[in-house]
Amino acid sequence: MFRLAPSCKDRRLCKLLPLLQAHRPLFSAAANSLQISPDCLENESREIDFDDLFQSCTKLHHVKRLHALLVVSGKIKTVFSSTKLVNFYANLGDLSFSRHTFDHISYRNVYTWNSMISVYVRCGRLSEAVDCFYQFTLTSGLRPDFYTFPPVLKACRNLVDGKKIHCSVLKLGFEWDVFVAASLLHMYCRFGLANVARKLFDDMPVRDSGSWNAMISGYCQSGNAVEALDILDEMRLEGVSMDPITVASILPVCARSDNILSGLLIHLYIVKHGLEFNLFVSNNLINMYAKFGMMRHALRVFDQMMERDVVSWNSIIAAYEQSNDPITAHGFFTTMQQAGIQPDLLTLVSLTSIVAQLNDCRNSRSVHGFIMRRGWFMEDVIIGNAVVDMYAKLGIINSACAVFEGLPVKDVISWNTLITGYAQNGLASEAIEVFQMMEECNEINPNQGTYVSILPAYSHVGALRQGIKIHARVIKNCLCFDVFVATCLVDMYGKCGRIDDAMSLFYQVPRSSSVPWNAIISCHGIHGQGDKALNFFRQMLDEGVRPDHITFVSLLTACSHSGLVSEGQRYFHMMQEEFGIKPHLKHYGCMVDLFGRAGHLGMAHNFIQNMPVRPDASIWGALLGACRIHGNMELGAVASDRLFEVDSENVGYYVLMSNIYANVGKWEGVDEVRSLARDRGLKKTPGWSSIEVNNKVDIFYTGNRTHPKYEKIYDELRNLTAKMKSLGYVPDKSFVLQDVEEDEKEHILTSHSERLAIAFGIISSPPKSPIQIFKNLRVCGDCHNWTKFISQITEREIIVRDSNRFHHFKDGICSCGDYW
DNA sequence: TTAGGGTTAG
Repeated sequence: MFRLAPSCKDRRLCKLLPLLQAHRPLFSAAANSLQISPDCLENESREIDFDDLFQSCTKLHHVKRLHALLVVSGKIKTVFSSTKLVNFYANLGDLSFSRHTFDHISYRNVYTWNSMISVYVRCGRLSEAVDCFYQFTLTSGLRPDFYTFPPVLKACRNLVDGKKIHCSVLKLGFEWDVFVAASLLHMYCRFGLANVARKLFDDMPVRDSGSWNAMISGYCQSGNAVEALDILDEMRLEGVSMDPITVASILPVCARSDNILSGLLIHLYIVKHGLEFNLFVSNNLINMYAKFGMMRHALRVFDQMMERDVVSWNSIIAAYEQSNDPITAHGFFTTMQQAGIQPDLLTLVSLTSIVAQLNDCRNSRSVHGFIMRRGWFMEDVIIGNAVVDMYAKLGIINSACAVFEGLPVKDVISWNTLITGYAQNGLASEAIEVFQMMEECNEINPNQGTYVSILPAYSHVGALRQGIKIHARVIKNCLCFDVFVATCLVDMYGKCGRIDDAMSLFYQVPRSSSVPWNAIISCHGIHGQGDKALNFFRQMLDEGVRPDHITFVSLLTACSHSGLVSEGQRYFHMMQEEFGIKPHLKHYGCMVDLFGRAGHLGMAHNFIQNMPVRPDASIWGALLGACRIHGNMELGAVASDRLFEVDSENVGYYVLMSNIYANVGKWEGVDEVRSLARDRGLKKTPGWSSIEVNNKVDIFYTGNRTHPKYEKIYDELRNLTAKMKSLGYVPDKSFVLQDVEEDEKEHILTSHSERLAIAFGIISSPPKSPIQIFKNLRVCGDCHNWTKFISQITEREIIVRDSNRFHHFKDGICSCGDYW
């Protein structure tokens, strides 16, 4: 039931009373709910203004009631009133009732058809609009007029339709109507035929500002920023001044092409000509300043607006969300609601990202529910993708996958988002599986984003051959010079041990941003080539590239892996003092690792205690790792106590601490930690190593005896061990962390998974060819030493990548100088 | 009575 508070509405509705009286039996319920008092009945005049009546209805069910009354009273017979209803229903959001009304109009004229077409366009149902146009021309026997073409040209989604409709325009002689011509220009620009549009434009006998605007926005929408700015200059040279629509078309071009100067000049023009009070203009200014990162300017425009719509709010929310200020963004969202503005689909797209940035798992469910209740998943794939991304970023990967599976339409971005989600949650094999599914479904063409999402997954598992295949596809698709794809390739070659390939690719890509530099620095860092990493950093500064926070993570990691303690400290200060970068937890973690690895455990602990932010698990984990390397049981216990509180589910920390105890023979400590892990339902991650031979990846678990060639592998191992003992190899049994007899200890060392993989590589590949293996955990000290001997005996280069770094063995030496 | 050219996004 609804109330009609304003008296003018009462008066208008009272005009309906004769009808209500006539059909009281049928419409008494309606009359009651209209709350019309009996007094009104007496004073009713007979004139009824349908237009005013419908205008007074702000709710769909008001219109439906009036419609029913009019039908029954026989007043709705004219085409005019019926067509009006087609528009009213659409404006009130009931497209299906609009179509239903249209279908029941027995006699339709051009106005009826035009209305139905433009209704479809207004509701974004573009293919239906074009279909309706064809139905109109083929079945109605009527001729379209010049009102018909602008909406249908706007609705064309391919050039074939566009050209057909252009033929109709020519046949009927409407090509120089300024409205029709503007639509044609825009259509041709959108489909990349700017030359056709330009020819039409030059031939036009009369042009208005709309014609220029159509060319400018057409260029913008096809991504031709330079042409758009050129034609703007031409327009101004001809003395045509910019109107609000010109400005609203050109500001996004400045934003996208990062043309700050033009943007500022246009803002001056806007102020000078009093255009800043136009809603579209202000909204565009907010968006442009946000893209330039000029948040104070964006905020000033927003604050000075006389009226704001949902786009204004979305723009300011997205501006803060994208400048990584989710708290302010969320504040604007709250204020928007207080101002009574209903959020739309795009507000929720920003909100998903805000929730992810705030790491707010609880609210992620509410946001998801809100979107579901409005049925927005059916409306646009973008919102589904945003929700998948939100869950993936929160680490709730199962929910991300469930939402992905339920999406009514999946585009390439949906797939990319899920692949990235798995890869960033450390689930590289799942990411690869999703990529394979995408390839098998044969409906989606991978794009730049796909390569950027799958390459890190290949890097993670060391799948060099798969990575090379992607490289070939990247070349075929001309994406070699895309800085993000190229950087992923540099990273992939680096992480798969092909540092030379990484280098040669690095020199081919554009290097004006920090992104490729970060990759090449990190690549040398994990290979223990700290000096080279530092050289790249200096070269980067010489070339005028500004480092960012990731550069310093790569640089500090490089220092820590190469024992460059004082250099690391210097860069940590340089980052803050010269580049004004506030250290993140990641940087603090690198510093703890830097001190810890070098054996300065006290300094590392002291550093943690003086940190201005609360240390998380990664910080204590770095300290515990260092305690394991240097056998410091006391400090290890301090670190592990903290870890078992803050990240009690991570089994790796229990294993590290029990290893520290085992290493000094403190077996009761080992038992204590193990039972703690067992009580919490945690299981030790089994160690495994993989090797790619003849395009096939073989995986070996420690002590594995199920491989078809296991007998030959163990024969080879015995053979090799005998040879290396004669060269001076003595097994270091302190790396056996079980409390077993001495004889058993040597056997345990021999069956470590990396040795099985290396032995398999030796018997399966030509003599002296290089071997590369990947291990999921860290390589132990005895295996490290053992592999040095193997590289000498077999004259092979052996590359071992473990969960921490690379070990390059050649001629009995490791390139890391045994510092790891 | 119906029409062009304009903004936000994963």
